[in-house]
Amino acid sequence: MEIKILLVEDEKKIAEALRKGLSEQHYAVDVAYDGMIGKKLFDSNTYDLAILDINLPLMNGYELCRYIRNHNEQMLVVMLTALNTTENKIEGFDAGADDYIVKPFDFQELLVRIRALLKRLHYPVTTGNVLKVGDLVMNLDSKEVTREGRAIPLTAKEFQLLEYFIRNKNKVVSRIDIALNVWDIDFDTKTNVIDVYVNFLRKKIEKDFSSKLIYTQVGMGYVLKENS
Amino acid sequence: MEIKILLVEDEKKIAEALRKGLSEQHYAVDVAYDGMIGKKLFDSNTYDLAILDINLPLMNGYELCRYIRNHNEQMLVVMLTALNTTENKIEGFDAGADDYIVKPFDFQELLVRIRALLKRLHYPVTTGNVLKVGDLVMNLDSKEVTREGRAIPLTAKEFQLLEYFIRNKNKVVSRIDIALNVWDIDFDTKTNVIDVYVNFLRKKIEKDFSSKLIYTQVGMGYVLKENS
DNA sequence: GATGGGTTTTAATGAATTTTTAATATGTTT
DNA sequence: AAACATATTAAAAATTCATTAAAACCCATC
Repeated sequence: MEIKILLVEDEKKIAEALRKGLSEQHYAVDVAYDGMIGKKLFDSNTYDLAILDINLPLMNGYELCRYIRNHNEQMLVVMLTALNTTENKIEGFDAGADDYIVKPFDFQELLVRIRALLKRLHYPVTTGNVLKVGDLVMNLDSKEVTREGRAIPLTAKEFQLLEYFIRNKNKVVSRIDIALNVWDIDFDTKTNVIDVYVNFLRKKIEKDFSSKLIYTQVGMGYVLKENS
Repeated sequence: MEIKILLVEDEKKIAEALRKGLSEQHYAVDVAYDGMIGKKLFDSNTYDLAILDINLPLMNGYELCRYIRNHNEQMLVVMLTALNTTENKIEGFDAGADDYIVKPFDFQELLVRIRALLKRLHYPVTTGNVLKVGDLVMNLDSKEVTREGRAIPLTAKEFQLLEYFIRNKNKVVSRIDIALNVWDIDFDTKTNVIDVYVNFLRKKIEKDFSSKLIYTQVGMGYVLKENS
């Protein structure tokens, strides 16, 4: 996947040096020499990241940054400027910038900062504690479960049971284990809740998917595992 | 819960100043004075972000950063150091850091850089003393709440409850969590104040607006989030 | 110290959802 | 095939939730 960068810088020498350096890193770079052209390019293309000088003709970097941010929350913005006061930096971040680099800077530093930002952009935004088994993802904070990226709504008990299975993946858990840990009851042979709930879970997390997850070990219990 | 920060800094004066400043911004801060304690705290807690000095006793900041990154790719890491060469910065980013700030630095700059990073993880954005979730804006100083720019008057308890929801955006909070953190009571099953107040809030912040904010997870609690 | 307006809490209702039971069907082991 | 274990289904029971109204509380003002 090609990463597209919009570079807006009016000092042609710097612009050209950056364009060359970034191209060598296999980024696809479009260059604008003033803010209005930068805005036009932004309007008519899809970029992953923008590098903006602040002192630009026609439309300054702060304004352009704000414009970009208002139209695209995802896109990364790096401010690149000689203005080195805390006020300037705060104004830059307030305008929605993701990083602020002061000239003169080392090109290598720009590169690693860009990489650090892109890394975050490509990580899916799963805040918090997640448990994973293959393509099954359980978010313990939002209580959301997905498989192959598709959301699977679970009730409280279903969620608890699946969590117990995941935490004991590849281990056969008996009905007594499950009763004790998920239902907080001494196993009472008269009930078959556990069987029923395993059935509920299977319908939700296996039925419309290609592979099995919960296997029955007759006489022993159940085990959740990835393959065969 | 709130946003949790792990601060590892051996110069006690700096550490204390940072801890104080960050706490005032409603971040929950744990402080370690050497790398090994930092590692132990990381192992036994869940943090959203780490601020690491590089020259640390027992285990330096690069090593700790690498350790954190190997065990948690989500967590944000900010390096904070007097080492101001490009080589140092590159080493920091290579170790998995998300930002690298050179001492002496302005505390305000650290704050805006932290905010810029948290924004990417879809945490509620705090600009100064303002919390934002989508078009909902809560000013902690003036105690004013607006949605789509329209003012929404809230009572003290309603405000506290909404603040708790916003600080726990995308996280399902149980009634026990809410009781403990907003009402300061051990949850007493006989009361349904929380349900009533959720109802109050919904009437004020959702009724006349296009999208829902507070969702019920039956048997688990409530969650405030932007979409579906 | 009483009064009154707003805030907070309790209590009660019905509706919605989840959990459990129970009965029947299917499968497994000896 | 018999005996036992598990799967499936539907309906009953239990729980949880939304909503409303009224009671209790708080606090500023008279």
